[in-house]
Amino acid sequence: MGRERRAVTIYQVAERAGVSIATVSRALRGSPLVAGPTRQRVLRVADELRFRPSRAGRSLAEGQHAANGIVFPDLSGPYYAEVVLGYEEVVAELGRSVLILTTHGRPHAVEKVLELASRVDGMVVMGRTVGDEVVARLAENGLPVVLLARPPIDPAADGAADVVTTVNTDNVGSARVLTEHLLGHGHRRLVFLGDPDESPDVAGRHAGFRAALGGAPAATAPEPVRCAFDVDAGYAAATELFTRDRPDAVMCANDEIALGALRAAEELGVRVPLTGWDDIMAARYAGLTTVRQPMRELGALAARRLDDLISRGRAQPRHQELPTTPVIRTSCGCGDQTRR
Amino acid sequence: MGRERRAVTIYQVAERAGVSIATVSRALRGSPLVAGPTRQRVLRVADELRFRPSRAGRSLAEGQHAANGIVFPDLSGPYYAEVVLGYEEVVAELGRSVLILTTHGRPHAVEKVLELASRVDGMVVMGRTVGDEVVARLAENGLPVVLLARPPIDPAADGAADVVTTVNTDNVGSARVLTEHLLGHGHRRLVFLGDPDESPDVAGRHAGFRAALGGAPAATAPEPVRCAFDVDAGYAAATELFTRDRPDAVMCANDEIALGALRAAEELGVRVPLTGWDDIMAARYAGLTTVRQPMRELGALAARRLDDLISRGRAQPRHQELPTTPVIRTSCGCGDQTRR
DNA sequence: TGCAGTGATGTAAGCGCTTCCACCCCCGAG
DNA sequence: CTCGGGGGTGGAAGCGCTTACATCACTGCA
Repeated sequence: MGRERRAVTIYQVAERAGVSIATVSRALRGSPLVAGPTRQRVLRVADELRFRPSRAGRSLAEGQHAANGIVFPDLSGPYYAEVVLGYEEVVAELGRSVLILTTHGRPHAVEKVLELASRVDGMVVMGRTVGDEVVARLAENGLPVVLLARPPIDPAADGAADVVTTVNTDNVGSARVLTEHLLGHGHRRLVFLGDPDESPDVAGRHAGFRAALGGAPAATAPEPVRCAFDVDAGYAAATELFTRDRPDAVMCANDEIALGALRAAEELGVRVPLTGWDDIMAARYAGLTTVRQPMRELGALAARRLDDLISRGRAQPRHQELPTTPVIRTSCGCGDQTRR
Repeated sequence: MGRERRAVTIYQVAERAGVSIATVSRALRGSPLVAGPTRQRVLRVADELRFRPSRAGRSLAEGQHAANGIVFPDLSGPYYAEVVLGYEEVVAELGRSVLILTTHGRPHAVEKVLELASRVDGMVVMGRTVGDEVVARLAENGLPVVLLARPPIDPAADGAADVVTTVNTDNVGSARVLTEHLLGHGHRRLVFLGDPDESPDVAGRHAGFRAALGGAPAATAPEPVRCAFDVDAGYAAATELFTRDRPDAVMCANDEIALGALRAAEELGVRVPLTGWDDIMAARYAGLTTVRQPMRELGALAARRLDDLISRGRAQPRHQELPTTPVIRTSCGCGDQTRR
């Protein structure tokens, strides 16, 4: 049987249709310089032969890939998944393919990002993945880059100015609002649970937290208690914290940490008001007060800005910040009436 | 300043190093046919020039992409995200890139899948995305395909036999176990909430459900109540169901549906034992009895089988089924002692 | 001293496509 | 009746790489 079936090329279509490959190419891409009957014939033959143009050939000839990349640290937890989803949707709509790269904190990330760069016309780079020097290098080579959930890179960097753009959510402002909410409950000794050095997002949240505390007279905030992003890390850090100290309230860097802290408090039999961030699905069931971010929109927006960069050479708003909305449930100390 | 920076090619490296492009190519890919000093020089120059080989050129010359694709219906909810994560990890480890394609139930999915096919050396196609005829067409062209969470295609299909493989979890068996658990509680009138026609996974779960009921004398199962996969759909369907009828217990096609049904029961003030599927994070907080699937492993396994297909021409086990584990919490009617 | 063998390098032929440019034919205007 | 012009088509030159094959300079052995 027909094993060893070689892919059909434009040459075979041309031959069978009795025209040159130039004409086939033109007919296929809808050029107006092809006579009606010729076009018909070529199209019919291409269909009969199930011809599909080679992507590599096309990319090489055109000098572009019709593909975009996205680099993120992880996909567990809904945050990144939603962002990627929003991104993919828009990019696909624009007729381009999507390449993904997860760094997992892998050490070889830089090499992989560079490799990715050679396959795409532009890419989105999220926080907690690779350093600014890598981004700068991409920009130097003229590759359009959108930074997502991370601050702009040094604009002094060579030609980076018009080739890298940022999209973020308002971490600082929301953290301030949330902190003020906590202060409004009368809490004064607040601790921040999460590592501001781990990600730009967390850094922003911590900054807003401190800013709000700065405006409150008697409020105090010890050093942040650093911990990783998962439930277990939150549980461990909170257990340690609560046995050593008893803050009035705890602001957690994200929902997973908060969920872990909630469990720690429950097991220790103490009641500590706390808040999360992201509004993951489990947050509702745990009654977690948190902050909802427009994750999907974030991804979609990044895709749009990247498209600006790729096809128009520059992006509309160079830096964009999306608003977030606090979701008040019960974990912050609000009565059960707000639950659900 | 240096705008209009053309990408540096192998020719420039060759020229600057005083050798031919063949030698540069060899040096770069570590061929043993290059003298030590020459190699050093080429490598140094390539580094100075920040040379990165053009992927399109390489792909065209080598006749392969060093990239794999994956097609899935969605990314919201942890299920697909975890699968993709496991997949990406393994594929990246194998030194290949990952292209993703979400169908969203888009009508143009077929065209997009074909387009994807022209960019990869093989791909994973999940359930609920495109029909078997599309898979068959890919197989006909000799493209390695791994079917994930969907049954094998008709093996009679031309040359598909050695080029498509499947990876699944044991839906039927687990559904039977779970159903027997429900029967063990004394429940007799059971209804299945979810649409067996919507996805092969659900079909399997429903089949196991019916099989278990078939072995129980007095048990009855009305027609399944069909509904989509999200919380709201589950809520709506369950509300309708519970006001019209009062089954002894409900088996939901996945956790989201179960979560919606749980809310419906709560709001109606009725107590209906029910179960979910997937063990998403929120399930723990809702006390949902469910089934845990090794999602990440599923993705990883698919990646391995695909690699078998691509580099060895055939996959180890042609069809593979991963075990799942029931997670008994309280929603099924078990006492609170198992809660956590 | 000569020659086969070997290692290092260069030459050039693709890979499959797009597109510039040349070409040809046919039409209408002078 | 001739000739300029334009639409339709083919020829061919790349795009940047890999690799089979040719080439060349040595080495070591007869």
